[in-house]
Amino acid sequence: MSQTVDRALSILPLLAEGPADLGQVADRLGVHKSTALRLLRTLHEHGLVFRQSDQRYRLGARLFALAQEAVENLDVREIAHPHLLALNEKCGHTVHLAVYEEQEVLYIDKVESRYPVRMYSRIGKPVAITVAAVAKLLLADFPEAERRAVAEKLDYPAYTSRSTPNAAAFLKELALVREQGWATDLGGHEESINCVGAPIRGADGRVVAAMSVSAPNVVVTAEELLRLLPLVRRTAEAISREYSGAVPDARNAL
Amino acid sequence: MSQTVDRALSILPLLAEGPADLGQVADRLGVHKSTALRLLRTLHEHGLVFRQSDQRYRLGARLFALAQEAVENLDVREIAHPHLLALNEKCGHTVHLAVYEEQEVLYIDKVESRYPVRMYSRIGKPVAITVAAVAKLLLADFPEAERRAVAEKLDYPAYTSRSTPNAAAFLKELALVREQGWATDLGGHEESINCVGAPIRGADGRVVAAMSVSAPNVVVTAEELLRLLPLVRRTAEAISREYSGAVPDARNAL
DNA sequence: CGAGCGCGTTGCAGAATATGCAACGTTCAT
DNA sequence: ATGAACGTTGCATATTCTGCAACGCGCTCG
Repeated sequence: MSQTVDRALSILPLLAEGPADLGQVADRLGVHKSTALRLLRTLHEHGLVFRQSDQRYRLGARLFALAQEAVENLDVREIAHPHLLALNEKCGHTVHLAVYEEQEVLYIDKVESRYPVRMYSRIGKPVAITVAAVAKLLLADFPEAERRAVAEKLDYPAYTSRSTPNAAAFLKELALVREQGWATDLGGHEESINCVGAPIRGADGRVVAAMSVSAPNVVVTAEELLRLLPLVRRTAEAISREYSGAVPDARNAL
Repeated sequence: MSQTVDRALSILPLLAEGPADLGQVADRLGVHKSTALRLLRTLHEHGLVFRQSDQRYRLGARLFALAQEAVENLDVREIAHPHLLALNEKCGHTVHLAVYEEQEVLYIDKVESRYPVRMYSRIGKPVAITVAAVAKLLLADFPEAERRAVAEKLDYPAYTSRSTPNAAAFLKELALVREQGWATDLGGHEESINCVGAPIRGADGRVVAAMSVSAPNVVVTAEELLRLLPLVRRTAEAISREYSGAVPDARNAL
């Protein structure tokens, strides 16, 4: 829509391929050298482009700073909330959103079940980290060494007979979760409550949050709850997409 | 230099602070809404800006993709080389550049000593990982858990009486290196050779490479070599700056 | 239920802005 | 020393962007 800006922005992917000098930029843009120079200057003033010692242009630090700042100021909860509401509309059960922070997994959002029987949980409250589906999802994304380190430091309270008993079992479960891309908690925290969860990923593919649907046995059986898995995963993926900033569509030169 | 582009680019840091709607963007830019709309559209076409479900604008995925691609296509060696040459000019000793890759530390560049007595090393050759200054610098930047995991898997050959003897000593040394921001190897690999090294960091502060100056005892004593430390560190910092894409200068609106 | 408000969007005419040209200055290699 | 390659500048032209005003849409409030 705006030719000048369009041209200027076209320089960025071009430089992402590697450093280039003025002539190369001008050629690939199909404009006069002087035009390319002025565009590069403007990009330079904004720090998006940088001139290395051999005079060639490169993408600059501000680009990274921007990306970083944007990520920091991103609020998963804000983005996820409407999706969680929609999911709750469809299935009626309690929906949770959780993140990992300072050795803990915390609920940061919750949509209450529309059934009379509700489960106990509170936003801001640490999750039972060894059994909760959301905790497994968040920890499963850690690099192997950290996973081991964390698993060994944890306590393994026997909430129920199905709670994760020890570090070895936990690590095995994490490996499974990591591979399949979703997690469950079948009566591991409270005998009568089951959960299915899926991860929410950032633009770099790393897990930034996890969501789950929970319901007591008296409302739906574990099998029925598992049937919601595709829906849960699709919701998580929708949130991931929006959180990451959508898909980059086909680029057309010039 | 180019008003239109200037305005368009000014939108980016603005959105980095958090999502904003058309009116807010127009206000903060000091332009008419229709102008802001067209600029945002152009940014949108390039994927730098994204429209979330509540209609507000946010920084888009392409920004992250660009930053990532730029990093991948960055060649530390290419950027570092002139600096290494300059350092060699000043001190005359052998200068090394190394990176960590696949469980190994590899020399990727070297400027030979101008003294007749040279040390043996070859570009592409794995470094003695438990003793070399560059190896310590690279590993010291790892998160604690990974550091432990790596340290425990290593062998600790006794090249000399001053070689790192075991994992515990190595981890202690890494902690020191991490804190002080530089490293040495005083006769740990070959009895008569000393090194001082400093880390090269990317825009995010993480260590991407390490450089060192090495010299045999017969040319300079360890004390004399250590006197070069400030010079080595300054060189490493200069490379870091250029590798990161320079400093973002003060922003002036409009 | 209807009016009013806020917000995003479009077409248009005027004017500011970007463009290409040609010429100059430097640096580097021959 | 000479030439080529590259980045850089001033300027006149016209292309491109801008602001305005009006429209459409969805919401809220009366």
